Amino acid sequence: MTLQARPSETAPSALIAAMDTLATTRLFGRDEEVYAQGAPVEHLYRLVRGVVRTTRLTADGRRQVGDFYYAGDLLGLEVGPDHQFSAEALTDCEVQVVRRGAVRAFAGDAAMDRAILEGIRRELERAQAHVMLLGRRSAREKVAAFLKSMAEGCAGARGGPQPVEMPMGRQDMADYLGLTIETVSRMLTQLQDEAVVEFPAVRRFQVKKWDRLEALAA
Amino acid sequence: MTLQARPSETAPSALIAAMDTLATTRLFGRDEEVYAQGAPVEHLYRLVRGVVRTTRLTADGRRQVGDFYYAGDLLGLEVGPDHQFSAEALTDCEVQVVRRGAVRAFAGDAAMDRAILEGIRRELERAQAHVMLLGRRSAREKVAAFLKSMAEGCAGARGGPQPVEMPMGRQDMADYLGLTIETVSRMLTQLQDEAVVEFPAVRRFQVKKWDRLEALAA
DNA sequence: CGGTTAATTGAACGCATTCAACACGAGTGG
DNA sequence: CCACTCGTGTTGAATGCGTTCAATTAACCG
Repeated sequence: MTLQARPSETAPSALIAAMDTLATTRLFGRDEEVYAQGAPVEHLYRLVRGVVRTTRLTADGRRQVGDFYYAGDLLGLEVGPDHQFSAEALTDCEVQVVRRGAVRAFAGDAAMDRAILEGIRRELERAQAHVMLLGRRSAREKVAAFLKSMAEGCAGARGGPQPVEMPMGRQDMADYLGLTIETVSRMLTQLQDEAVVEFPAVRRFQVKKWDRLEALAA
Repeated sequence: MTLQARPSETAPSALIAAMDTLATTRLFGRDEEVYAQGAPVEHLYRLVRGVVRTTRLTADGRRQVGDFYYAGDLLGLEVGPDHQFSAEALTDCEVQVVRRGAVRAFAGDAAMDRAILEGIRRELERAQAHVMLLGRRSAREKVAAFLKSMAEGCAGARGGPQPVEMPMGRQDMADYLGLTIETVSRMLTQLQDEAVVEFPAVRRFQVKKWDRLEALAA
């Protein structure tokens, strides 16, 4: 019953070593902000414990969730001089924080570049998968794909009877998938009625028919 | 009346130099494939002339356009071992092609890493913008945002009376925006009826009310 | 227990899609 | 030059999916 969604995506070891030495560990409570949208990009963050979401607010108040981050993930790897997204703790979090310049001086420019490259690479993978998810899928498929990725991330949930924990609420799911909470809720009950998944609690589920789920998530 | 959408996004100079020396130039006709979805990532491409689109086909035949690339852009900067998207020439194209290993040997690993980093960085920017576009926008807003980005890319179309050329057809627009061609068409005529833009030809337009367009693209 | 927030469910609406017909333009051959 | 065709784009009408608004239920916490 771990909250680790992607099993063992460890950052490059040189960077980890540098961060373990240089970084200060900070704790964030639920819904606390790790960094703000629009703030200058100065630090590098590594999530040690807990779950973080990145969100972006448009001028007219609509919210888009960028992604969810789990223990081991690197945060704050954005491209421009300012953060395009803000990062907020979904659960209580433990985060290593370090100035970019510090780790650069410690680990060397080349190692730093390689580490950043690796991190950005993963960001790109996420973003591209997100585009595919948002582009041409029905609400049903979006929700199914979301559940599938949650279940895949949870180590050993594939065949085992252990349930998958969802750290995020319905609103976060909706804002990630580009849907309303009502639609998300309807699709979840629909999938449950068809016995594809089962929810013993609001934020805990178990995949019952993996093949059906995969077919839906396409 | 250039087809260059992003004005002067030149790749890192070290890489350009390497490619000018090492790359072989290839020509692609309209709708020819530069590389295929699923093919191993072996080469690096630089678009010298023309326009390229990247597309991804899902198992059930739905198509998502990843992005459009213009002269000066780097192509084939994908993350995994295989191409997630295929790249096709939208117009007749001139492309520099080089094996990744060759440029690595020529320019050095560090320079290569930095160049790749810069390229992936831009890919990430595009993908993130694409997510925002697909997530929580109406058809009207999507189309407006698309026209806006086209117009911004076309050098000096801002105030000038010169029209913007659109190299892609309606189907490509639709598959980029996650809409149907009919909806795209309807939104275009709608925007034209409101005199926000004007289409003297199917693939040529002029922005008439820039403030209205920007407000819509939000 | 109440009090509060989050999630579900219902009904009506509206936006985008679907299916179909039509218009337009470019290219070709009579 | 016109007729014909084919591909592409536009327009219309009807359907349906997801939203919106509203009410209800469930979960959480004092």
